[in-house]
Amino acid sequence: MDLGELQVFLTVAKEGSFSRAAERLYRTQPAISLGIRKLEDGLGQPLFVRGSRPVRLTDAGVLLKEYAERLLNLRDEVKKGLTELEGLKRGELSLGVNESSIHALLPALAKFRQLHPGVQVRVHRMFSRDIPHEVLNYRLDVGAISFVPRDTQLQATEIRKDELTLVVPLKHPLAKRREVDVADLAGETFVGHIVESPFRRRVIELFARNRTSLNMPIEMPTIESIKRFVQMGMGVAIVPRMCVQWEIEHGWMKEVKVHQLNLPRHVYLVSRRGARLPHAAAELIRILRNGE
Amino acid sequence: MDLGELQVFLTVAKEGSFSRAAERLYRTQPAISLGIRKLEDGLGQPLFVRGSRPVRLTDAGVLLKEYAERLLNLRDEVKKGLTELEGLKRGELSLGVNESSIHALLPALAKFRQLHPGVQVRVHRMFSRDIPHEVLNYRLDVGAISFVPRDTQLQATEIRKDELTLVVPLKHPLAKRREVDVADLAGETFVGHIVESPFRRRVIELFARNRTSLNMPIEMPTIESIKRFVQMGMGVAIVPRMCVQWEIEHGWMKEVKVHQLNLPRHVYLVSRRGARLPHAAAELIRILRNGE
DNA sequence: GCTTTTGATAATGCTACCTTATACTGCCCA
DNA sequence: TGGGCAGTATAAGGTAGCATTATCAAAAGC
Repeated sequence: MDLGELQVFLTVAKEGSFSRAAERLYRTQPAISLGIRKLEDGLGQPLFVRGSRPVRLTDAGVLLKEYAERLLNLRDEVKKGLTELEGLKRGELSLGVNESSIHALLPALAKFRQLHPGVQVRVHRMFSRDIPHEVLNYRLDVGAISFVPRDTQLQATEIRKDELTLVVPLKHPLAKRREVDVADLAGETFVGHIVESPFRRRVIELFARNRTSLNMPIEMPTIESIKRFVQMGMGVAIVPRMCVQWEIEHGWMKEVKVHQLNLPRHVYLVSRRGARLPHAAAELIRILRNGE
Repeated sequence: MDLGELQVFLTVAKEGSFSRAAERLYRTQPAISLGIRKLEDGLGQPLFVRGSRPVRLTDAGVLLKEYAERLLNLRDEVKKGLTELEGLKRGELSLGVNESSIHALLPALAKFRQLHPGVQVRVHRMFSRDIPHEVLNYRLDVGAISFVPRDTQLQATEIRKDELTLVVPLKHPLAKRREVDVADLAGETFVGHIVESPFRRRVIELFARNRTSLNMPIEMPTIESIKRFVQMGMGVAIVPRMCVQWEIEHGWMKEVKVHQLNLPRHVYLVSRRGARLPHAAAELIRILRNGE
């Protein structure tokens, strides 16, 4: 019993005739006869009462007819579902992001939602160091991190250039300055990020190189809390610019250029190299690359 | 996409390997590769990510897997259903009976219910004259009537011998007699059956032959109502014995033998000649024939 | 009763699928 | 980093099954 035979069976049942079923299926009448015979042999029971017009279903035939319809409908549903998947009318997309890189993704995600509202999008906040692993293990489709992963099975695409920058409260003395020198920051209270990272290390190096003491009496777990602290006038901070773009544009805090501060910090999208990505993931990457 | 291919697909998905799927399906590995390839070509999308161990499903593969399971389960359900039908664990049986012949069927129906409780039995009360037609048109599986139908496409089996008999109320003067003559019935009030039938005609002839007047001032639509009238002492009646067997045995009315009354009236089961009957109908006929 | 319609059967050819044999690819390990 | 291994892809060939044409048999319609 396969779906082809069931299709023949159903057509005969609906047409009430072997010959007419043959016409509708663009085959010859003996092909239909043999097909039905094969089905009947396979099921061990006759399905049609021959010799009456129109041919009539046996009780086994009646039962099979219901199931045949369900089976063929289910087959059509699969095909429809797969076509939808291809056209991104449905599907799933799971992303892993660290705290800062989500900002680089937001415009693309907005665009994606607009283009493909049927796709279920899940953005997981996680630590940068775990993201490559999760991508490799297929728990994430793509990840956004600020370093190029070592693993050769992963590929990384730069999706945003960014850099670290200094932000100060609005009423801070430095807020009036366009540009300052590292040495000018000697007495400042810095709100730091407690997470160990190459950028943290490079900031410390920068101060050391300039023989300026770095006063960082408080370390916070999230950039969100660092920003809040700065806004509250509790100190200044060096953070990725894209994390504070919104606040700066709205005049909620002030960015001050530091002469020696040149720490680019790009965002990369990582995905499995070579592997065929889910349609939705491929589409997101396309949107990010095209910048539309 | 047919069920065989889906079976291969599901096995690969579950085993996570083409080679192992081949073993489980008792085929060679290339057969599996080609089968999957054919599926993928048919659907227009890859289903597996090769080159990773275990092989991994694409998003299309994930979608197909769910449907494949449903489809194969549905196929198994059909087979189970057909087997049950064959074993009469399920099925349907529709009977047409006239008012009197239901009595001939009751024991067999009781037996049938006992043997095959899963079968849905429907007994339709209808006029004898319509039953052959309904059987021919497949609206009934079998019918019970008291004449052999003319149509050669129908076959009839005698399932019960019966005859017409006289019943009288318990307190009726005739109730004490074992046997009476037609002439003894001259003054009696007869409760008749209003339905035109050969038996009604033959009763009238019997009285005419014996030059006895038949006094039938009331004609009822059902035998049930005739019996009730007789029990109420409103008159006597000539009815099929099997319709009053129960009442006679329980002493609710009295049967009196009439010397000249010899009107056999057998019950026949009619069904479509040659046509394969539904399993349940064939089984009922078997029970009736064997008398078990 | 004859024609027409319809399904079954037989013979034949082709296609599709399975097998064996072999090549390729990624992964592990020295 | 290159060789071995496990696993999949590819190629070639054989066979079974399915479709076709041709014909028969039976039932329905005139």
